Amino acid sequence: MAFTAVTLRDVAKHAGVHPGTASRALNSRTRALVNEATAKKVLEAARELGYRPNPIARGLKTNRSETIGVLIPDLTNPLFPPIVRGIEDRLREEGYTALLANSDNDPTKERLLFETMSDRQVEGFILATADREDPLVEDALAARVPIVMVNRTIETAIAFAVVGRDRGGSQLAVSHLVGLGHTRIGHIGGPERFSTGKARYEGFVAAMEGAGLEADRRLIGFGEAFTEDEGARVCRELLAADNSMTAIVAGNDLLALGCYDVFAEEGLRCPENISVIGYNDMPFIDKLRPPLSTIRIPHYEIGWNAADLLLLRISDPDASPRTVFLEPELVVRASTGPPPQPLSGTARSAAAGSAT
Amino acid sequence: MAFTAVTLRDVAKHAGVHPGTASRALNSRTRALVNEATAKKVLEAARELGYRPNPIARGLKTNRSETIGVLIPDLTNPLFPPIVRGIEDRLREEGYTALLANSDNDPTKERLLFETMSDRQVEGFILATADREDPLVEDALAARVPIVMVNRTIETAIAFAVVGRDRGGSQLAVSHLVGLGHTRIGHIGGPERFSTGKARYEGFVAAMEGAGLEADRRLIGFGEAFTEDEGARVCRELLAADNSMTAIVAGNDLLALGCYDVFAEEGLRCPENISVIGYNDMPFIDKLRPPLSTIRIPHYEIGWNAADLLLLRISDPDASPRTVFLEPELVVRASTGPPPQPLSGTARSAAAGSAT
DNA sequence: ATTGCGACAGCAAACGATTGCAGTATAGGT
DNA sequence: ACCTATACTGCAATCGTTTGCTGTCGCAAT
Repeated sequence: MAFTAVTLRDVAKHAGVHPGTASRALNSRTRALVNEATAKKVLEAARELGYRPNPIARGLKTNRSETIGVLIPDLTNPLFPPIVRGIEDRLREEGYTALLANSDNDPTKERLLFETMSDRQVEGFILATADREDPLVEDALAARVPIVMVNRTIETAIAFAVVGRDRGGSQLAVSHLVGLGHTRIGHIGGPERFSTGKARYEGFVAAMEGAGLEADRRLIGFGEAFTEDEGARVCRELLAADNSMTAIVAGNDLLALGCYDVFAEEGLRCPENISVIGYNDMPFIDKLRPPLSTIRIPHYEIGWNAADLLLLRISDPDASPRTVFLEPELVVRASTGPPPQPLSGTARSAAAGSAT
Repeated sequence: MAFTAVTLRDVAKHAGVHPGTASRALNSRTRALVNEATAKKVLEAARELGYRPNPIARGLKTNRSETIGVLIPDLTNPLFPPIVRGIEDRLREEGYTALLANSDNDPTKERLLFETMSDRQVEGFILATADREDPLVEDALAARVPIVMVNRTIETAIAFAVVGRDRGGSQLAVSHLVGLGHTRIGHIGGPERFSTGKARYEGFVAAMEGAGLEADRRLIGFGEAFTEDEGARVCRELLAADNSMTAIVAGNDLLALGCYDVFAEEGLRCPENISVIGYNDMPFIDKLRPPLSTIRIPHYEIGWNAADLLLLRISDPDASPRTVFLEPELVVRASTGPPPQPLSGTARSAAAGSAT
């Protein structure tokens, strides 16, 4: 196992040429500058000695590191692994590797990580951490550091980003519910400071209006985070505010999961008494009781495309910023069904009655 | 935002000293070599200019990169994110960062990644990819490259590793089932080429014998991978081989999930007709239908300790290899219950009968 | 025969730090 | 007053590559 200790000098010596020449021969971009025969000789020597260039040394001279920084809120959130996987796969195709770190949505930590990575000469960043207004992103943009955002994006500037078409996704969810016969539909939105939270909310409102339905403010709430707990909290509020609601579109799957908990508390059966649809289609969400209807986002592709875009941006500093939208897809499972018939006493009203 | 371009020379000049002196002043290990007053001056200058050392340049000279390589089979497997998180958290405490890559359990790819990372001067590796006999690990050991294994370990050498106490975990599972009254207990093991697969299997056999029960070979099968599909396949085999089985201990949660699918096919109710217990307690497994009983491994801690150990190994090349075992914990949920009463016709035998 | 040019290849200076060695100045001992 | 030990600090090499510049050689054109 060649844990390389063979340097460029070694192969140069072995090939009987100057290290500079060897360098040029080895680098495809400069190979033309050296005689074909000598180039062959060098390549041969390199192969023979098992030469592998030292990227650190190269980086020192060239300011390139062939690594890029990936900042995500929390790897432990099932949303991110596929994205990271996509990033990594695309990156490796070009010989790049990823430096990964978790920010826990803490701006201070985020900035620190960003700087640490900058120090390490990463050539660019993929950020899954952007707020709609995000000073870090703006600073990076101003400094012309290559970045592309994934999943979320900013609104205060135009930049590279790869995101799902969130408004469209909400519309999918609403149409599905409307098609089932629901009219009193609530929304549990994610934090409005994230583009995902806001866009899905806006999509919800637009779709409701498009369907000639009222987007009742009392039936709309926002979680302070994309968590199960927040989903439960808001769900309770919505239920308390108006008992005519028969369906909920949640800003993401975790929020929807919180609804499940509340339904259980309240003795509500899903989907018989109330429907809920999530967003993301995270792994294993199909195994739940009941399997969650949701909007699928192509996470792996998001990651892959983000890396692709970043690579482009790195090789062409003048590439014009673009945000690519990936299409969401409706996944119907068992958490959504027709609304309860109001005529006969439903379990819902029975449950409400028994609570009185 | 200081995207550092200020070098050691700059701060030296600003402080009116030689770069060498500045270097010594800045480095806590060598600070004693320089006059306290000048040191202060240098520190001051550095702070003022916002100096941040260039780790690449440093690394070139010192052969240290403050980064370590993390090789996992597939980040998308929910087992790994918490481990990686633990690794990263511990690493960052010491200013290290992690280079992450997925091997997909492909030895060729694994080796390639290993070499790429070596080239990048990583100071050590954390491997979640070890087979019980693993040439890559052996080579690395022979070359005295610092490595520590997580989750799985090798058997052909003694090395640093952090794993769950797998045999003990299986015993927990078996005791639980025996306590419930089961006697005909089957086992769906993971691949025997992984230490986890083997140890859990051995723990199963030992526990059965310890309980005075027969570990019937017909009730034992092995998946070729830790996947739901393999779980289903083996589950079908076991069911076909002997219809007296009332409980299954699965080598991991995914394998157990496969059982769920087969139960559904066969019209078996869990836990009324048959119990199953998983291993790992992966995220969201508690949301399943029914919530899966399982053995919890402290994944985050495994990662954290692995990083800790690696850091130790790096700072002290003569540290003696050790494998630290973390204790598993029984998590009882709803997939395990008492065995069906053989007296009255159970759904199980009814189902079997109707199939005849 | 001289000049000019093209094609290589070598030289050496970077890149930004670290570090062994040597030099200088001060203090302290006799 | 001289010598030596001590305490710094500066010098310069070095880590492994890359790359602008210079030099050499052969060949063709005049």
